Amino acid sequence: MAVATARKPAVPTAERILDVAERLVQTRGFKGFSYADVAEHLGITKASLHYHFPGKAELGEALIVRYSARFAGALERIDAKVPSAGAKLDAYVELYAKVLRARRMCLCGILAAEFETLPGPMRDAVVRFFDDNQAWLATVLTRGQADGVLSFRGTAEDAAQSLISGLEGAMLLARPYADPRRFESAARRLLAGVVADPER
Amino acid sequence: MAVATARKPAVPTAERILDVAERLVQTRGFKGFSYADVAEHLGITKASLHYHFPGKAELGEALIVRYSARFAGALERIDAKVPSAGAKLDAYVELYAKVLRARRMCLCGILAAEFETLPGPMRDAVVRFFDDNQAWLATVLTRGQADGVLSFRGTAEDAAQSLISGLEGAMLLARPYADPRRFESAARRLLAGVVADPER
DNA sequence: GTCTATAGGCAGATAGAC
DNA sequence: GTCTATCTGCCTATAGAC
Repeated sequence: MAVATARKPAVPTAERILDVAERLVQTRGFKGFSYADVAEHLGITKASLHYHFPGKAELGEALIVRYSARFAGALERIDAKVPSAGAKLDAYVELYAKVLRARRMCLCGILAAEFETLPGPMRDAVVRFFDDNQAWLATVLTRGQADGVLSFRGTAEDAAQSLISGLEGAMLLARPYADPRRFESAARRLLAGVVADPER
Repeated sequence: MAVATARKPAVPTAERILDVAERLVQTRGFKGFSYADVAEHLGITKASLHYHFPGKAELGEALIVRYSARFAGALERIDAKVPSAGAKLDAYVELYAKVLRARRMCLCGILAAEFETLPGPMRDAVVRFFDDNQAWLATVLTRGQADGVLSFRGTAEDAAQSLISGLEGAMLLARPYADPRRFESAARRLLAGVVADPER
């Protein structure tokens, strides 16, 4: 129970570290930020960071785990609130668009580009993120197809993969052009590719 | 005219440096390789590299310029040899597939992920690469549409952007899974999205 | 939990001999 | 053109006081 005089720091240090590191990775990549960067932004020392996360590899893994959990939560909320398959896909795309509007790349998308240089545990966590997304999308696509509101060729898993890679690619290229419309335009086209044609 | 006894080194040192650096960037990213890496692979010293390319920024720019020129040459050859718009698109996708089969990412795709940390001249060169690709694709799409073999909604420029980002995203995600089929499957779906439906 | 201080390594880069 | 030698800076990481 919350007491009136209770005052824990609004956000624990470990979380604040993750917040700053997450932003830096999403904008500059995993090799593009340092403990010194994070420390400076938080007004603490590098040594303190090592207390919360022993090494950069552990910090990186924690970033992906938290990001994936937050994403999974968002997908659950979509499932709970949005009934139709088409609207679920719209909401899914909006998750990406929101990241891009913050001028960030998808965390796991940018880490996919650096995949070769990542520590093993980080690699595994990145792949899990995409597997989870694919599974969720495949379910939505399958139900949408059964309901007749969605239409696509091949397996739902296949179509889900294409959607994810299409969205990640659209984010990747939107940033150099600093133009979110580049993403939105590509996203609309991707969605149009799985929506059942009403003229048929 | 070539003389029988003439023997320049088969490949000039600067080219060999670019060859090694290109492979390293395409697999590990621009921040993922060092002058020491390149020097070791070539059996020369770091200092020698600085003779050919004063700094990493100049080396990086030279990489993109050469890569773009080679790509432009490939597009010219496609234009010269391949008549139909559909086959041109197939040949275009094959350019990407070939890179991926060498277990590399598109040079400018991986640099797009690192865009924020790149020197200005490298950024400009990356954007030019994508602009050139978009222009070529838009021309192919426009002619294909006029000929009735291709069909897509919106502008050709828009569709070209979507194709490029779709292909880049498919490469990006194929590598963590070490599975070229992931790329091929997504590429087929992208092409199917612009091919005129014969049933219409 | 946070600090100061520092270790140890590797990065990009330069000077100057050959 | 290539070398040796060296510089400077930043990186990750640790020891140990408070």
